[in-house]
Amino acid sequence: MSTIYKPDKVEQAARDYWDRERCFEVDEDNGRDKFYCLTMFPYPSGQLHMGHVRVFTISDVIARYQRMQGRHVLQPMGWDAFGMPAENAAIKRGVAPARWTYDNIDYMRGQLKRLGYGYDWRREVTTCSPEYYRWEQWLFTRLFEKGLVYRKNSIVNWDPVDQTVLANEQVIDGRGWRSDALVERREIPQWFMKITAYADELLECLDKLPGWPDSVKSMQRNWIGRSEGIELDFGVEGEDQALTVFTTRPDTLMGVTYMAVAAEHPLAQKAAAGDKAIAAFIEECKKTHAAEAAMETMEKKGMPLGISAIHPISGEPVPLWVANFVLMGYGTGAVMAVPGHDERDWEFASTHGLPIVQVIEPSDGSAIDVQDAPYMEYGRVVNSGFIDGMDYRQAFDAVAERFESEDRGRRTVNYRLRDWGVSRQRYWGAPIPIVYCEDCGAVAVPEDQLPVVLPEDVEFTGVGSPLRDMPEFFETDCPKCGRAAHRETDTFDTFVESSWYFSRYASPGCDTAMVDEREAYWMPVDQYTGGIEHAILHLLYARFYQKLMRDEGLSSADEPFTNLLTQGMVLKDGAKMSKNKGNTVDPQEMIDRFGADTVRLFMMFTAPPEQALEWSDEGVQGASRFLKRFWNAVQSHAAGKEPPPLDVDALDDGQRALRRKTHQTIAKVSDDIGRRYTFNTAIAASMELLNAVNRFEDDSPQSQAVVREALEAVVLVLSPIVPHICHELWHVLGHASAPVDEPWPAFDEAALAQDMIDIVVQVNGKLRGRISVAADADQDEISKLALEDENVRRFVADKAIRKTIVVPGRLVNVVV
RNA sequence: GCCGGGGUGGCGGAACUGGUAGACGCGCCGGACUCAAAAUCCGGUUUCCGAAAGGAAGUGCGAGUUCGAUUCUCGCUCCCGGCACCA
Repeated sequence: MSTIYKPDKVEQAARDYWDRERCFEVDEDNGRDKFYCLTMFPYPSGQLHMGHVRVFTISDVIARYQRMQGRHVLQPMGWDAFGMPAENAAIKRGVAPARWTYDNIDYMRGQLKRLGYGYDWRREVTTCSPEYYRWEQWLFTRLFEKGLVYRKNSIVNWDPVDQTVLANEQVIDGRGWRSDALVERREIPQWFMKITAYADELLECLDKLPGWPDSVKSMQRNWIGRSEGIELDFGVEGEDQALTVFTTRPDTLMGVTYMAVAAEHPLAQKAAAGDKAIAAFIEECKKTHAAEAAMETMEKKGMPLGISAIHPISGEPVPLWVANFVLMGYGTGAVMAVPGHDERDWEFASTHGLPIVQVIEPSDGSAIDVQDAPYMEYGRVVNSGFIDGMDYRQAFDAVAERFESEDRGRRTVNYRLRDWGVSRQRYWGAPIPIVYCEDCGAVAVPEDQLPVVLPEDVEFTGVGSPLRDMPEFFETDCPKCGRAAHRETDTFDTFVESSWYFSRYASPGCDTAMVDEREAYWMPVDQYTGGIEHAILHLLYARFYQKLMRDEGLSSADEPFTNLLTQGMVLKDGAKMSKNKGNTVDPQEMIDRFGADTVRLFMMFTAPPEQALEWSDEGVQGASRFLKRFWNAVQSHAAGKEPPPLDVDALDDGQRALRRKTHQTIAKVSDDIGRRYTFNTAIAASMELLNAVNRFEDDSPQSQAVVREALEAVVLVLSPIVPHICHELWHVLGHASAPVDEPWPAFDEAALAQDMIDIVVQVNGKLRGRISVAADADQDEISKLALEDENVRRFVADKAIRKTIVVPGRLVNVVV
C-alpha cells in the first residue's frame, strides 16, 4: 500500500474484507448478550440525502462500538417502499411505481454499501413485496375478527391535490403534509384501527421508557391528551333524549348560563330542519370547518336554537346554541358553557350578550370580577348551593356522586387521540384484505387466500387508483357464501408497514407466520435512531402495533424500542436541506471526492447527534485533513524500527505522560460513545491524543513502544466512526486481525496515576496561580505551597486569611 | 396559551457531579517551504489595558444562594420544536 492516503483504495479493500468474511451476518445465539441496533428505514426516493447519511452513521457507530464491547449485534436495513412519490414518478415519467421503486432500492443499496455500514443484508425488508405485506394483511384480518378494526362512514380530511384521505397527523395547519394543499371535508367509508382502546396503556408505558428523550414522551402525552371529567345529562324542553355534555370542571356547574352544541349535533340538525337561518349557519360551519379550524383567531360564531335545556340542579331553563367552536369529534359534541370561568365561553357570552355569573372565588380571598375577565384557576366554590365552600376536588367528587347515584352522569376519561384511519384511496400500497358481499357484508380474506397481491404491471393515469379500473383485481367470490363479490380497492396507510418492520427483520424469510421464535431473541430493539419528525406518528403507531402483536401472542415485549435517539436535521445556510430551496449537498459527490470516512467523520464531529448540524465545506476539508494527518502519523511510525515490548516500569516522565494521555483518551472515548453518545467529543479527544503523539519527539525504543500503544488506541477507538481507514492502519501497525473483530481497548488504571499534579490557586475565587504538588500531599501541605506562590502572596498581602478551601486534585481557594 | 428544548469567541461547538470558561475543529493573522500559488508544516488567535509580567471584564438580561455559578433558585427576555376553540 502506498504511503499516500487514497480513500478509494483503502475503502474498497475494507469493504471487500467485511463482505468476504460476512462480518455483519448474525444468527441468534442465546449464549451471547444481544444488541439490536436499528435505524428508521428510508423511503427509496432515488438517492441518499445528507439526513440519511447522518442517521445511518450514528447508528453504525453505535453498532460497531457495541460489537467491540462483545455484544452480539444485529443491524438490519430495509425499505419503506410504498408511498406516493412512486405514483408521482409514474405519472411524470411513465414508469410503473414498482419498477421505479425497485430501481431506486438497487441504487441506494449500493450507496449504503459504499458508506461502509455494517448491515446484515440477508434480513433486508422491502415493504412492497407480497412476502412482507402478506403478514400485515393477515394481522388485519385477525384484528377484524377481534373487533379491533372497524369501518365507518366518516368525515375525513380530503387532500384535493393528492386525491386522498389524510390522517389527522398528516394535516398540518389545515394543509396536507405533503401537498401543502388546503384540506377539505368529505364523507367516505373508511377502515379504522382502534388505537384508542390502547390509549391508557400507550400513555402509562411512557413512564417505563427512561431511555427515551423527554421531548418525545411529552409530545406523545400531549397527543394522547387524556383528560378526566364527568359526563352530565341535561334535560331538553320538548325532547325525550337527554343532552349529554362532558366537563372537566363540574365544580362550575352552577355557573352554566347557556349550552352549545356542534353543527353536526342531532339537536342542531333538528333545529335546522325548521329554520332556514340555522340551516344556513350549519352549512357555513361545514364548509369552513376543516379549512379554518386550525386558524388561531377564528371568530366565535353561533346561533340560538330557540329551545332550552333544563339545568339538572336548579331546574332553570338554559338557552341552547349551536356554535362553531364546539367539536363533534371530542367529548359528546356538546358543552355546558360557564362564561365566568372559561375563556372561550366568556368570549362567546360577551359577543352574544349572554349572562356571566361567578361561582368560583380565589382561595386567597382576593377580589375578582368575572364581568371583566373569566377566572380560570381552581378556587373555592360559591353561589352553588350543595357544593358551596368546597375546593375543586371536593366539588368534583360531590357532583360525580350525586349524578351517578341519580343515574344522570358518570365519571369519564376523554382522549384527544382518535382512532387511526388506515384507508388510502391510493394504488401504491398494500391492499386491504376485505371482500364486500351483498349478503355477508364486509368479509375478511381468509388466511389461505393471502396475500391479496397488488398488481404491479399497471397503466397509470394519475387520477384516482388504477385498481378501480381493474375488474381482474376487484372481481372475486365471497369467501363465506361463494357468491360474486368485490374486493376493497383502498390500500393501507404506509404507516402500517413501518409499524412492525423491525419485528420482521428478526424473522427473515419466515413464510408460515408474521414472526417466529427468532423474534424473541432480538426484540425489543435496544437502540433506535431516527428523525424527531417521527416523534408522534410513527413512534406511536409502532408502539401500538407492538401491543397488538403482543396480545396476538406474537411477541412478549410490551414496548418495541428500549432506547431512542432522535437526531437533528442537516442544515445548509441555516435552513433544512431541500430540493425546493436548492440548498442540497449530494452525499455521493462528497463520497466520490473525499471518501466515505471523511463524510462520516465530518457528520459525527461537527455537532452532537441530537442537535441540528450545519453543513460546512470547510468542515469537510478539515475532516479530510485530519484523516491525512492520522494516516501519515501511523505510516511514518510504522516505517521506523519495530518497537520492543512496552516496559511500563522503565518509562521516564515524558513517556509516562504520553501513556497517561493514551489511557485517559480510551476512558473518555469509551464513555462518550458508550454512554453519552457525544461522538463529537470522542473525536476531539482522539485528535488531542494524535496531536500529542505528533509533538512527541523522542525516538528511543521505549518511546516508540509508547507511541505504538497510543496509535493503536486511536485506530481502535476511531474504528466505529471511520472504519475503513482504521481497518487499513491496523494492518499497517502489524496486525493480521481486523479492528471490527478486536475487543474495545481497556484503559489501565495504573497508567492514569501521577506523582505530581498541577492544581490551581484562587484568591477570593479568582485565579491567581498554579502550583505543582505531590499527588498524595495532604491539605495542609497544599495550602502551604499555595501561599508560597509569588502572585498569590501579592494578592493575600497582609490581609487575614479567613478560610482556605482545598478541592483535592483541582484547586485551592484562599479567602481573605 | 400550554408542553419540551435552547441562548457560551468571527463560526461549529467543549466545560459530564457547583471548582482553571472557550477543549477540538473551522476561519483568520504571522512564519517556513516555493520563482509563485496550492498543498503541507510551525506559531498566534474571547475582549480591553500592557513591550512583557500581569491586570480588568466576560457564558441572553436582572437578582439570589455559595469561599466559588455557563452549571443551582427566582423573575424577565429572545429563539427553536410540538400541541391548541379539547369543554
